[in-house]
Amino acid sequence: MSRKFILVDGHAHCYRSFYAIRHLSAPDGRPTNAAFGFTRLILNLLKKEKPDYLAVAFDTADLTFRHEQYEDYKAQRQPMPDDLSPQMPIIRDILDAANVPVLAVPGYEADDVIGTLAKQASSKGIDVYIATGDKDALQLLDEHIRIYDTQSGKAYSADDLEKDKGIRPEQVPDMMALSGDTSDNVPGIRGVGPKTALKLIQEYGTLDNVLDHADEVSGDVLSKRLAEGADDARASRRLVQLDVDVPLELSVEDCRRREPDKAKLIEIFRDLGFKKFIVELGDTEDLADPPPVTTDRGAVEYHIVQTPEQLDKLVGQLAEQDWFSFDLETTSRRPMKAHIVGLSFALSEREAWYVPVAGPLGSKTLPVEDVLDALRPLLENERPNKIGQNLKYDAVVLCNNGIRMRGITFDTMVAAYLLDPDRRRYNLDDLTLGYLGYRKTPIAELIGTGKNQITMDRVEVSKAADYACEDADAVVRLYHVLAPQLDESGLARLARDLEFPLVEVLAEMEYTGIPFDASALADISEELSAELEFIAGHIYDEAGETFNINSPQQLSVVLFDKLGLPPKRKTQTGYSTAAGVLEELAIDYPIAAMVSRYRQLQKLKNTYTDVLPRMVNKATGRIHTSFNQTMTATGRLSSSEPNLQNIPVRTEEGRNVRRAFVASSDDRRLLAADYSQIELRIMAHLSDDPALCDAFRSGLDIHSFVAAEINGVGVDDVDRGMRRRAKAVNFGIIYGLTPYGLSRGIGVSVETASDFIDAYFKRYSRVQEFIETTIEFAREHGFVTTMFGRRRYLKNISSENANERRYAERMAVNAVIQGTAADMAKIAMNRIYRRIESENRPVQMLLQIHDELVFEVQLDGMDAEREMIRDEMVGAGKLDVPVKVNIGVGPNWLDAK
DNA sequence: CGGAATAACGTG
DNA sequence: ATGCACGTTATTCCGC
Repeated sequence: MSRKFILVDGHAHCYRSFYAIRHLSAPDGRPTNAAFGFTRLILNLLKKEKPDYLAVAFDTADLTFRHEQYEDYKAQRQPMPDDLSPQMPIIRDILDAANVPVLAVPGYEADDVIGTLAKQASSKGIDVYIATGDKDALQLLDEHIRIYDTQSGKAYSADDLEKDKGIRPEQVPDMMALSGDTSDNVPGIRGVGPKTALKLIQEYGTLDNVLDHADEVSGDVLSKRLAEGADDARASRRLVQLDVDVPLELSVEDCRRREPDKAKLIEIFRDLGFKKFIVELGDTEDLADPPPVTTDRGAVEYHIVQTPEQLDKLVGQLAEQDWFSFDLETTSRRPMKAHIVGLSFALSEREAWYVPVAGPLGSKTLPVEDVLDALRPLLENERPNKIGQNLKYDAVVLCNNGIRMRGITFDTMVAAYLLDPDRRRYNLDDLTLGYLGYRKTPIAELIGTGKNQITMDRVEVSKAADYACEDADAVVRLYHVLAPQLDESGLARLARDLEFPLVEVLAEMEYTGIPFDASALADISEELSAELEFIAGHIYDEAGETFNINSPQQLSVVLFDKLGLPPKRKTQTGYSTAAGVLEELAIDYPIAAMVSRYRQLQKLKNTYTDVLPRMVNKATGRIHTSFNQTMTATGRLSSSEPNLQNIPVRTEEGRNVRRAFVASSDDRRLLAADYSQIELRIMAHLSDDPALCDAFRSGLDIHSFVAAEINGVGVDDVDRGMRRRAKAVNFGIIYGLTPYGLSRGIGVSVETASDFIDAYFKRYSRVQEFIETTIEFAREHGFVTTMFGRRRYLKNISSENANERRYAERMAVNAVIQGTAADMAKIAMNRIYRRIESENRPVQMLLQIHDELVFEVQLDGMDAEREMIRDEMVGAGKLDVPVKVNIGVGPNWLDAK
């Protein structure tokens, strides 16, 4: 049985953790992200790899023998970040408590120490795994020593090096001496990079041999450089050569694994707030105290309404109110399938009523028809106003029961979303806990969980009543807390005029659904199956085996390990097989193109042609998606079950799926209306950039226009490439692009991309000012707002961590533009909905896809509807540039575009 | 067996 | 490290 020794480069991993993990702090405020990441690394290594030996090596602050040789060695190194240095002693303490030996030898670097210990262990037949980010360590590889990648858990051996690069470990310093190492400021030979260096070493074997034969190498320029740089290279060789003879105070045996001092570790972890690790150590009782919440809801008065007299009395009382809170208990969380079990109401805190209409056999309940008829006027009239939690759900259920709810004036879910749209959960239990500090009865207590779960109609009426009343009560209490907060945050108007009215609109759209002709997809599905089988066969032939093409893991093994294709990018678990990678590989390897094609078809079939027909509601013959109003950080809607906001359109084959979305009869049509370049127009408006505004006012194609201006040519002289690049810049600005990102997007060098961005900002300087002003605002206030007052908080906008901070800056700019566009689309929906309603127009709004609205319209009188829709969309926001709306009409969604 | 994490990919 | 915002799919892994 072989023994395993893991050697960790401490500094490399501290830095990696520091930059990879967002800012974390201990209860006392000390930064802890690097300590957290490093601890996780060590715990993972112990748990997953179970090494027999473990040690961590650190650099020391002293200068090393390399600095004596070369004064510029690591000269460009920045001092350790302010938030990182105080974490280093913490990490030492943790390692100490974990009984992991730490090595640091003055005058030597961590890699020298690691090399020395690795070679000692290797000579004793111990398998050594070195966890480091440094390329230098490749020279240490031998039959027992491997480089360990902590991300993937993979070990890299001397054989792998031979296979990858065609060189042996001892040639690594020679190669690096030629190419230099920018990160350590090792000069190498000017003009010789990693590729050339590798080629030379492959051909001549050693550095000395390369330099001796400098005159023979192909290319006069290279020859000359080698001759002139020979001394530099020899000096560099000494810098990159690791010293494996470092005098150490610890022997290999001293690194043998010992049990950690759990008590000490727990104490440190508790100080740092690392609860997760305390749990991992198996001492769960040491967890932090439960949060200071109560299950005490105070003295409440909850009534059950079970007789016609009681119902009459309740209805009379409700009718006198300005508002009441309202909640349905049902049999399903899907409103189109739900049956009503009971209704609850509250007028004030602590008092509520429950009207059961279904329950276990023998329950005393009023007939649902009678109850709904009695309540109908209250629910269908604007007054009294209705407040509730996720009233869209209740409204859809009521639609299914022939009641169209009006007068929704406050929704606690939507209110909480507006106050902090970055949260993901806005369910009543969490809101009650968060805003009221009070823990409601969990629904599981009534209906259970998992396969023992029952529906609400099987819960004893008295229990259901208590639960339902508590819900209605909680809504009132939340309303009293949330409404003032909306006022204080300047969100009240957005809530009242835009979001709350939208609840009814979305409910109506979900209830209406969209007619779907499944037969239009049946043939496509069959064809896809056949072609998939055909392509899979070819892929298996090429691979020499069958495997699961859908598994990126298996695919990666076949492509990169077995067939030896050159990997381009890495993921956390292996080599990336993403579309971009396959596209690059497809030029030289047909199998990559086949996999791409396979993926494309598989996606089409699995996500659309096979699934959508199953989503058709049996009762209505239509697809009823959910439009979620509280899911996105920017204010957009999202769509799910199924998502109708990502139906294919960019490829010919995919587009055909849209043929299945149809009008319900021959005398009706689908009408698709979409805002043209709305985000760019909003950016022009908000920045008030004269050139960009003029561009839109000219009515010309915006991308061509921008291409002409930044290239200094006439619009007629813009070629396809120029337009394509301008388009990428236009979109990139909205996303907060970087030169690197743009260069990847349009396939030019980083320098060229940078030039494009400079040219853009030079021509449209107010756009740059707008971006800067937006970021400054965010830094000052901690949030940004859209034109209509919607907020997004950016907690990292002043982060010390540059990665986090820049990401927050991009989000800030994008949130203003994307959010304003979302506001406009929602305003348009409200306006159109009210006109359809008040003017009884023969139109139904069916879908919203961010900047596009889809309607079903009566063929007769189509032009009037078209005009109305256009007017209301254009009038949704007053911009200093024209707002353009494109409208198409057809028997199905494809033809309507 | 079910939930969580990942990688991939469809849309604006 | 590296252009914004989403939801769904299949796979894989972990814990029950």
